[in-house]
Amino acid sequence: MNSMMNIGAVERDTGLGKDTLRVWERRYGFPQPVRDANGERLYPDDQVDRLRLIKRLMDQGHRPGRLFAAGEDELLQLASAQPPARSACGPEDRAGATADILARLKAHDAQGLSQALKQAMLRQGLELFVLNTVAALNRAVGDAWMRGELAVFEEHLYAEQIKSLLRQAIGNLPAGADGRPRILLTTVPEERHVLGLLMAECLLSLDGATCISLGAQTPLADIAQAAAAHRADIVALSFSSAFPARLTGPLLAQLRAMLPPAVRLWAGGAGSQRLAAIDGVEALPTLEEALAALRAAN
Amino acid sequence: MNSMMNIGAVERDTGLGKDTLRVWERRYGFPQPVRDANGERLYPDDQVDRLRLIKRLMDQGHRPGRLFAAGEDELLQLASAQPPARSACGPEDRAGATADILARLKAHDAQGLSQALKQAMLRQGLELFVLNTVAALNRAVGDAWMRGELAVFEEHLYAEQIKSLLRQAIGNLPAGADGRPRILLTTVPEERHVLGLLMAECLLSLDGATCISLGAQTPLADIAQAAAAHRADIVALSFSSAFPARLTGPLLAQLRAMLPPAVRLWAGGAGSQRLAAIDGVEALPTLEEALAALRAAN
DNA sequence: TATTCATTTTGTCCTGGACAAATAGTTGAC
DNA sequence: GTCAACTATTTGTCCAGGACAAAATGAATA
Repeated sequence: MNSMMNIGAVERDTGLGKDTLRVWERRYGFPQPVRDANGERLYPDDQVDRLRLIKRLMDQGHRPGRLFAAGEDELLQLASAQPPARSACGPEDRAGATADILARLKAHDAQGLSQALKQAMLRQGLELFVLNTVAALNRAVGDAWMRGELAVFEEHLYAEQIKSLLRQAIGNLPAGADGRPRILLTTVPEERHVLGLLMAECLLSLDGATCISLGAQTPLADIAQAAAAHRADIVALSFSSAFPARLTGPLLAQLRAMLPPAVRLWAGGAGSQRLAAIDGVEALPTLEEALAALRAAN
Repeated sequence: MNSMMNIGAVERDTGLGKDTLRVWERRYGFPQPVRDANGERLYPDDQVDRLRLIKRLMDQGHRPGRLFAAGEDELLQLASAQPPARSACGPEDRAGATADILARLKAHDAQGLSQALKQAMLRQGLELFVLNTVAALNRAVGDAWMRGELAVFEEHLYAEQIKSLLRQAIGNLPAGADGRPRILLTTVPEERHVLGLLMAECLLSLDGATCISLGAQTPLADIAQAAAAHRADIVALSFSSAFPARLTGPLLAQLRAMLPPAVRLWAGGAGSQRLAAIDGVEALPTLEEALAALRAAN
C-alpha cells in the first residue's frame, strides 16, 4: 500500500529538484533513501513527509543547514511558531466566520463549506470578504497545514472551493464596457499559485478596472505579447510566499525590458515583499496597496 | 530583449526534463544550445520554439528519432496533419458558434469572447454546450496551437475563460442535498490539466451526482484518504492526451490497491484511451461514456 | 549604528556512463 | 495472410562526483 517513491516522483511531489535531493543526501545525510535492485533511490513515505515540512519551513526563510541540524521536535516547534506578522494585516473579521469555515473543512463537509463561504461573502460584500475573510483563511490554512493539522487533500478542497467562489463572483460582476485602466493579470512560468491572482482580480474589477486574466504560468515573451495585443495599461503579476525569492528580481527586470515604457508593471503577493527596487517595477505586497495604487492611477 | 534560457527554464517551459534535453543533444545533435562563460547551456528562442513543437508532436504519438531526422518543412506538415479522428466524436454543433468564438480569440477581444461563450452556453444548454461546443473548441484550439497559428497567451486566455464559465455554471447548479452517487474528482500529481475535470463535473452534476472536486495534482495517498473522508462511491481521475502513457497503468494500479474494493475507480480523458485493462479500473475516454456509466450506475 | 569585505552555505549545472521499459522489426507457425 | 514469439533498437531516467556563482552570514571597520 505505501510503495516508496523514486526520485522523480519526490521531485514532483515536494518541488525539490533531483539535484537538490541528491546533494542534500551527500552533504547532510538526509534524506537517506533505500536503494532498489538497480541501485536507484527509493524514498520511504515518512522521509517524503519530512521533506515537505522542510520545504515549507524553507519557504518561510529558514535555511537548510539549521533545519538539518535541528532534531525532530525542534522542527515541529519551528513549524508551530507564528511567522512574523505581516505589516499591513487588515482588521480580522469576526472570528466566528473563519472558525466555522475551518471547522467544516476539517469535518469534510464539502457542501457546508461551500455554503458557509457563500454566506460569508454575501454578508460582508465581496471587497471585505476578500480582504478579510479570504486573507485570514489563507493564513490559517497555511499555518494549519504546516503544523501537520491539515492533510493535503483538505487544503486542495479549500483551495478549490475558494477559487470556484471567487471565479463565480468575478463572472457575476457587470462587465464594464470600457473600464480603465486595462490590467493584464497572470503569473510567471515558475509560479503556480492562482489564488492571489483571483483575489486581485476581484478587487480590481470591483473598482472598475478591466481585468484580463491569463491564469498562471505564462512565459515572459507571451506576457509582453499579450500586453500589446490587449492594449493593457498595467501588467500585474502575483508572487506567492513560496516563490523562490532569488528569481523575482531577474524575472521582473527581464519582463520590464520587454514592455513598452508606458505600460506599468506591478508585482504583488507575499513574494514581492523583500524585493530590491527595480526601475519601472512597482512592488505591492498587499492587496490594500494594490487597491491604493489603482485608485491613485485613476 | 530575447535573452536566452538556461536549461532549468527550458525544462519548466517545455516540460522536457533536463536529462532528456542533455541526452537529445548528445544523441541527435539537437538542440544545440550556446554556452555561456561558465560552460552552461543557453537555449536560443527559436530552438525552444522547435522543442515545444516536437513535444507536442510526441504527445501525439510520434517518436523523437523520426522527428529529429525530419526536416523543418516535414515537421510543419506533420503538425498540420489531422490527428486520427476520435472514435466517438459527438455531432458538431453549428459551425458558426465555434468559428465565431475562435475569431474573437484571435482578435484578442476578451470581452467579446466571454460574451460569445456565455451566449453559446445559454442557447444550447449546459450539457450540449460541454459535449459539443467546448469539446470542439478544445480540439480546434489544440490543433491551431500545434500549427503555430495560436500564441501561448491566446491559449491561456481561452483556457481561463472556459474554466471561469464552467465554474460559474457548476456554482449555479442546485446543490442536490444528497445526490447519488458521490463522486470524488481530481487528477494525479503529474497531470496539471483541469479542463477535462471541469467538463466532467458539469455533466455529472447535471445528472444529479454529488461532485467533490479537489482540483488537479492530488498525491495518491491523499486521494485515497479523501475518498474515505468524503464517503465517495466513485473516484474519477482525468488524464489529458499530453499525459505520459507509460505512467497511467502503474498509477491506477497503485491507487486501486489503496482504495476499498467497494469504491469504483474511473479513468477519463483522452489519456485513458490506450490503457491496458486493470481489474477494478474503468476506462472512460469520452465524456459520453462517463455519462453512460453514471446512468447505468443509478 | 551603518557599511564594506571575506567566508560559508547552498542550489544548480556539468560530463559520461548505465540500464530497463517500450517500440519496431523479424521470423516462424497456423 | 494473420498472428504470436523473439530479438534489436530506441529512448527516458537515473547515478556519481566535481564545479561554480549567487546569496547569506559574520567580522572588521568607519
